[in-house]
Amino acid sequence: MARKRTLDRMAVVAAAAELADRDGLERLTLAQVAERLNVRVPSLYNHVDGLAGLQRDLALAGMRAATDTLRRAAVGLAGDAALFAIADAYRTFAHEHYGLYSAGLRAPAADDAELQAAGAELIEVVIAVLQPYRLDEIALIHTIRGLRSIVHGFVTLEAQGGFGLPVDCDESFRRLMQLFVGGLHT
Amino acid sequence: MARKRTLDRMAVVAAAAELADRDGLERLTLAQVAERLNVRVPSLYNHVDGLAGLQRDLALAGMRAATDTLRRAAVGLAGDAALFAIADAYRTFAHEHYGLYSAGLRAPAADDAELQAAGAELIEVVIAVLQPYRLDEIALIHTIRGLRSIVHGFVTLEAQGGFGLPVDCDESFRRLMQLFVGGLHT
DNA sequence: AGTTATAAGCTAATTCTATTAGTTTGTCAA
DNA sequence: TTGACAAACTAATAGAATTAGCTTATAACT
Repeated sequence: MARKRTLDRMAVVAAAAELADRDGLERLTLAQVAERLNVRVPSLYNHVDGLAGLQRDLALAGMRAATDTLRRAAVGLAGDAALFAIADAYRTFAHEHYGLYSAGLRAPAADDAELQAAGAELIEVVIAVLQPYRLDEIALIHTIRGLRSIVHGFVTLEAQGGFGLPVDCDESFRRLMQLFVGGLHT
Repeated sequence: MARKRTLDRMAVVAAAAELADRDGLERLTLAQVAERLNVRVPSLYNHVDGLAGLQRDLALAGMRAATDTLRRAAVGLAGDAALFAIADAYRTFAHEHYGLYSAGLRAPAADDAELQAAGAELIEVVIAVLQPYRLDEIALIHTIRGLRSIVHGFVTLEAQGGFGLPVDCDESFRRLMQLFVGGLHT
């Protein structure tokens, strides 16, 4: 058996991300990751702190990828257009990387500064997009909570097959966002 | 070793529901359920079809309990008041029975008529409450999707500690629902 | 270049989980 | 009272995570 050094943390996380996106985060096992990397399960522990640690690393990767996606989507746009753009980008990201997306949802541990910072950075993007609406500090928080609820709720229900009827989901999402943005102007 | 007959399906599901509410659905194990019922794990199989079957039964129980809660909340109310009432009731239910609530989320299997019927019944309540708004068939579907997204998104983010800042969550929810209902009138 | 310390990957063993097979025995109905 | 059924059991299997400890490739330092 060859014992060449082939792994590093990034390779492990990348393999796990693929599997989680394909089969769902809850189905992710170290055994699968190891098999995909042609390695024995205990070898993973040299790069990742067990299954829980791997999930945390996935969460970080997910947060950062989502943040990057949102930033790119908002570039060059402002106001309602920017808001619609980041909402669409978020939804698309969740569809294409549902495993990473799911990993990013669990609240970070209180002592996990890195993960908390990544979360804060994502919120920063939203705050920037909401700038033109000139909300006071409290209203801003309520608004962000509302926006997150809408987008997260829609995306997860959609991904779990909650919208069974043959009616266009894109249209549903557009109307919901329209409603939200409309309310923002009053 | 006493071998009295003590179990039935309801007892197993009830014990599982308590554990899932307390520790989270993903932490639920047959071992825990068996221990709580003073029984060996394989005995559970006489009443429940393994872990997957138990989760399905939990989903059914969760759906029915949620439906019941919403019906009670809407009784005697109409229009906006009824809409706010069922939204609040749904949120409260999710807080108090997060395990059951989580179980009810996964889309039912295509051949599981009982579970699908329970889901349809829940939707029926929402449809009834939306009656006064006189939406056409398509608009009704978009509206239900929006409402579910809002409430589900808010509730899950809240339950997972996604709203860290010290700002009143009740107020956030009220504003969001206000925005939704406002949009419904235009 | 040769040597050595480190760490990567391995095997082996433990524990916890779900699941199935097959046995025993309490319970209910004839 | 008895006999069939079903409930609860024991035992065994399989797959997952994790830890301990061994071997050896690799890279750093003479």
